Amino acid sequence: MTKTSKNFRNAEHADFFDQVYAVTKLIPPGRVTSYGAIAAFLGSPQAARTVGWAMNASHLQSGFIPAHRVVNRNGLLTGRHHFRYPTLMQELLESEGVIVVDDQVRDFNKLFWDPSKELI
DNA sequence: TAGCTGACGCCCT
DNA sequence: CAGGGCGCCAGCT
Repeated sequence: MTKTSKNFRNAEHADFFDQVYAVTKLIPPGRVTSYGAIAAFLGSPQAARTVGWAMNASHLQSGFIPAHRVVNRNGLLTGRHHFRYPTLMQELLESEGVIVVDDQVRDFNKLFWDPSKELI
């Protein structure tokens, strides 16, 4: 009410962050998606950035949020510096069978999991 | 209180 | 083809 429209912040609708976390939890192991894809699924295509911000705070959540399965639209591990240590994101992905070369997910198009298409 | 700044992505020069 | 601007939501100064 000060600036941005926080009007959807009511009991019926969960916070944008909560919705982001809910979707992120649904990403199957060994698959990846993008910040933008999650934002688009939630109806705010331009809020991709905010999804990244949510991931930044994901470790504060009670449950486990597989933030490592969210990369940028080119399959780049842009968020790796925000893990406990920089290579952890890649290690987590590789533990699920995802190959990462030069901070880039191999076969990104094949492994891409689009909530807008998978979550019907 | 107002403004800045992100783990982004699209559009415009 | 590359570089810059802007929207989006939330938190920090």
